[in-house]
Amino acid sequence: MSRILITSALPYINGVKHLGNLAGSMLPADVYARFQRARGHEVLYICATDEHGTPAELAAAAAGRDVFTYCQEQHQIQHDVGRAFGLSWDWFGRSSSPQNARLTQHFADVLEDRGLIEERTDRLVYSLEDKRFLPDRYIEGICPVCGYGKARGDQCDNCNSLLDPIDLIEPYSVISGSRNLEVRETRHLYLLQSKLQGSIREWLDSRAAFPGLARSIALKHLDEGLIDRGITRDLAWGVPVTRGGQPRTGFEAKVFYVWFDAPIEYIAATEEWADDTGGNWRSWWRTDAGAADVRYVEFMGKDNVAFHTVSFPATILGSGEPWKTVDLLKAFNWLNWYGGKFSTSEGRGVFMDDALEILPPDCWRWYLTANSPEHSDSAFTWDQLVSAVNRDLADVLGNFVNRILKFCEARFGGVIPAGGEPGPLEESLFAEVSARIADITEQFEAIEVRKSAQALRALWVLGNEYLQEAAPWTAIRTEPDRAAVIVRTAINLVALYARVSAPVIPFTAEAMALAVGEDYPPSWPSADGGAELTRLPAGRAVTVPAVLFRKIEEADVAAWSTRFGGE
RNA sequence: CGCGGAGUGGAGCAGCGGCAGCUCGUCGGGCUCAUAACCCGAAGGUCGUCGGUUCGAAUCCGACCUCCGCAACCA
Repeated sequence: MSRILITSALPYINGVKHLGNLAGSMLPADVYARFQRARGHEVLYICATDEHGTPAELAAAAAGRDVFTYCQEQHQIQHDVGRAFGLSWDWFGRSSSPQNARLTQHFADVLEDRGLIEERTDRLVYSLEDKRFLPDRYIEGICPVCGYGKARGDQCDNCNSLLDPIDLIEPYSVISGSRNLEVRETRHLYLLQSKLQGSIREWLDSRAAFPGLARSIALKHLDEGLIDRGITRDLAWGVPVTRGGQPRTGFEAKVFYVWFDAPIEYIAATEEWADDTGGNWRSWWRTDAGAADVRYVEFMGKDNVAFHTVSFPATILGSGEPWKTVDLLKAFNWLNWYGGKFSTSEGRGVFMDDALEILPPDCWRWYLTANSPEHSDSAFTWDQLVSAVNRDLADVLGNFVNRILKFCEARFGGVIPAGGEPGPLEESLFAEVSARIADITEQFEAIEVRKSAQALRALWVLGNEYLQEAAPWTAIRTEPDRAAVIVRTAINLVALYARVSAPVIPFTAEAMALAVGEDYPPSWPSADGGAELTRLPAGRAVTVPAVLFRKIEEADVAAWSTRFGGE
């Protein structure tokens, strides 16, 4: 048994997340966590809301709330919808926690002690009407390069030039539309990442097992050369800037930049978990306190990779302290919505709360696993969703469970029958099942998301093939013992399906396990098909569960297309 | 030459040096226990284009074309 620490990228506090966020970090992390728990490993799956920054302040104002109350409410909403999706976080924390403030300030102190932080003067755009400095993306104007009228402060969407907001022509505030802007000087702390270039590359070289996407993004930034990065902002909502436990002179109205404190929240959330449960957070994060043998796996969308392969390692390695760093980083591409992107601001796409209104969580979990944007951007379509639910879940898996349990109920009084011995057909099934279990295990272990789903489906199909060939409905008339063997074997298959499917479709797996009198959550099976399919004792009562998966009908798709768009 | 990802039967994908494979869809057959489900079989691809390396290339190299994303101050 080993210890596995799992984190998924922190969802921003601002509103319920869409299916892309779920597919690209929280769901695959959950599947992996459930799999490794079943394998008998000690797993700690940590997530949290990322709560600081300008968007949270503005959203709170728009909602007529103070930012603290707003974040509290939004955190609860995200927590509840995540749980409804079956996300098995051991802790779902908040980056606004006191633990995170303390730890963030600690890292800043240590980094400064080691000469890796210095004060610099920035010239930033201040909006007199909004009474705040404007982040680059909150300033728009005419592009000085191509003349496009709605260039953002950091980049022009028309000509792709990287811009400095000071250079925009006729700039205005995106927040208020005000043109009453001026450039002000303001002091900020900079993390001297340029000094850490060597140690970060050395660290990354020791992580050769990172999948391709994560590695190529990290190497891109290293090859271009790391640049020093401002880690404070002129904002009220965030971790206060301190030095040695006291407010830092000249920084009383400033906070740390969200991207500095957010990754630290992985650690702080573990401390929140420990404070709540009596656990030992240091044993997960400090290599001098037992974390040396922890395997740490991170899940995130591709936009997050640079922060986790460069910025956060700069914080950790720069501290010189014995913190645990990530062993494996699994990155995902985007799930697109009918040609475009899911858009929170434009309300385009399906959001987690909407999703649960129209289908049970397992349907989404299966669809998003089988169609994971794992190796390239992938498109959400209603057609694929229907196919995943109706074909894979309802016809192949659900119908198999239903047909064999109903047969057992009708012909054997709902009791696993005794009698007979496995014959050649069973031996052949055992061998096939052994191979399939081995494959499924291998794919989950390797975090090959799509292949995990394919491997699962291949095992599900075996059940129908077996029944077709064994034909218990014929055997029951002439060879009752033969029918008993077939029914017993097939019901063992149901139990096996519950165990290996649980990481992806936990709710249905539980229904299947209970139907055949098994415990839940299950342990992971051995790769011995013969042993796994002769486990259940004869004489045990089984029940026919309610239909596991209701099929999606054309009228449903029509209604959803109207409601959400697409098609 | 900004950077990265991708171009494989109608759709979605796997394969990444040795007879082109999977799921859906289509067509034909079978079964009748089951959620009008299930099982078997068939048709369908000169693997973006051009050139090169090799006994042999979807797979390696070069050039080009097309699509998607933006990945350090947006979370």
